Amino acid sequence: MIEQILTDKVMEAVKSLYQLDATAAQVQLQNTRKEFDGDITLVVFPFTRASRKSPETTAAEIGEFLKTNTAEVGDFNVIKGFLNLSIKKDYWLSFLSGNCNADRFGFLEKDAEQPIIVEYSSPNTNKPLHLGHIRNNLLGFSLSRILQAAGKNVVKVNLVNDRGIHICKSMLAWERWGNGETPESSGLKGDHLVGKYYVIFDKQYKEQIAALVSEGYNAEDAAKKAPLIVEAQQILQKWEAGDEETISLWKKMNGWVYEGFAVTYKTLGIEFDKTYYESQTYLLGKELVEKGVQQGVYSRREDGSVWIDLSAEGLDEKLLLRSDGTSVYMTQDMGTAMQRYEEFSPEQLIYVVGNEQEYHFNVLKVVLKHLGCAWAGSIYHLSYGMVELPAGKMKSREGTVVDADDLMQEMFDTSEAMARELGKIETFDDTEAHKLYRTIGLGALKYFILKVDPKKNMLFNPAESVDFNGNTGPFIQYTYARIKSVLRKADEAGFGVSAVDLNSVELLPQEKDLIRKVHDFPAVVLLAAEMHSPAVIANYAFELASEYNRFYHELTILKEDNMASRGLRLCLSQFTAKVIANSLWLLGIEVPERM
RNA sequence: GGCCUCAUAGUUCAACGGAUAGAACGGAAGUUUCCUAAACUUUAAAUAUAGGUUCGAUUCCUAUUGAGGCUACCA
Repeated sequence: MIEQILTDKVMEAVKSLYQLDATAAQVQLQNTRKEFDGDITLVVFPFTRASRKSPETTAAEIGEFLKTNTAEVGDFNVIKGFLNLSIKKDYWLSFLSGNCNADRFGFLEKDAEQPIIVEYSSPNTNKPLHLGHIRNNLLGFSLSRILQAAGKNVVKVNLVNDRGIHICKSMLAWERWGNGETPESSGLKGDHLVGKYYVIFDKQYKEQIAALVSEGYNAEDAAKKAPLIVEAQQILQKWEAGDEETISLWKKMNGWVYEGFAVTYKTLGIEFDKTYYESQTYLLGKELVEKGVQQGVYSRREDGSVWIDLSAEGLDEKLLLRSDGTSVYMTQDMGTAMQRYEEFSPEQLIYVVGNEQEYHFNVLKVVLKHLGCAWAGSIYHLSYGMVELPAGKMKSREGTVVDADDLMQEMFDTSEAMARELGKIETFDDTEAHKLYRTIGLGALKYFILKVDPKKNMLFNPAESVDFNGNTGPFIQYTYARIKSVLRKADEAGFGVSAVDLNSVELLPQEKDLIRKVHDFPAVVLLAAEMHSPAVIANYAFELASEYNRFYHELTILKEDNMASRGLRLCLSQFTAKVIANSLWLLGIEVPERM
């Protein structure tokens, strides 16, 4: 890539001109702004100290050096401290003809055996997935693909929270009010059925609390004393004691939930390499805590509970083991992290978890560090913000959550209505049309969520997301489909996508811009991987599609009578289509061959 | 109270410390009915406030204001 060549040359230039050993980071290259001449701009301010000359002079000297010593640099101009370099047409054209048939353009071959573990999804088994989980799942899955494309060996893991008081609540409510209802008998998806009883529990529980409060209890005591919660806790104790009946009900209901989740995951198009269950990991970590106590880095109180004082790190005191010797969330996470370290010795351990747990992960890292685990530094919490709706905030207790299955169905319906209205599906048979709705609806949903910087809270507007215009998934998919259509027509007309004849072809400024855009793709993938952000890819994909749309049309391509020029345009179209498809693949979005 | 994150056009989003802060949707004005398209062109419109750091700040630091989150022997 040209950036690498220039970086090396610039370092050579400042060495030769000013005896400065510059680092690659000091060489700041950026795309030249449209209003100036040139393709790539070097910011020369970092070198003025060594040159002891004005920015303009320094830039001119470096520019002269590059022009004489770099084959690719055709010319240069200087504006203030910015050195604008023009890259020769030949470079762009040979890049284009050399890569336009490479299917995996922009993707690096696997360069490391040491894996990166990405944990995401991690659902509770007491209720169906909702919009917040969708952001989690999309981020985790997309990030995994981006890291893969950047040459990493990625292991996608899911840690299912299948035990605890929450599932006991559903179990209790089902036993009491369920009348043996099953997914088959009710026609409900398993996870929805179990979620229904979780809601019933919550409602009844609230009523009990209210009753107790009216009898004079304060709210806190009432919440602890309500018979339902006491019973649920008894069920949890029975579960921990291995009571057969309890375990059997637990297995049955979790089984329903897994069937339901499998459907949701499949529809959403995400998958895992490995699934862990907390029922099998929740005891891990205790021996780590004991070890810490012996080493004197954690302290045991009189009541037997174990704590760590992190006030030196700006955090609080944190409980690691309860007085009755049972573990807490932190204990488990210490254990599972250690387990993964031992199993994979990963380069990085990424947790895709909402930002409300930032504190938890900060503590986790510090606690492990105190224990002497140097690898604690490889833990990365990909923290993401909440998803809000135009209607307002989602609160699971107030029933304003958006269910994942319902939302996806709504997206499919909307995309169908949209496609019908635009008359897009007249030539499609039912199966094709059905598939198209799903591709578009899902593309809209995924793109809308992934285009936003993960760390920011975001607002999800379903209607806006399926728009065929604007910064949306369907717009990009549509651009892809149109390019494919042009290529088909060209093929029918016998034009073909031939190699570009470098000597005779003229390159319009817009065409060069488009080539540059495509040329940037590999760098964009690396940046996205480094920043752990699919949003980088999403925004790039939109820019590329816009760039193509702004200038290229079927008419300009097919009605061009200059053979070389038409060949160039077809070649560039094909290349653009591939890069769009690759970008969308990184986001987990499918491309339709026609729409 | 303490800690963390965020704050950019009317709205939803961009901008490794770099040039005149980009788009999209929606406004306004105009040209069109030719491509798989109500499209195209033009236009108005924003860095919460006050300081600081430096060649240069939306970006880094400090304070203030506002929004959200965390601050459980829940997970």
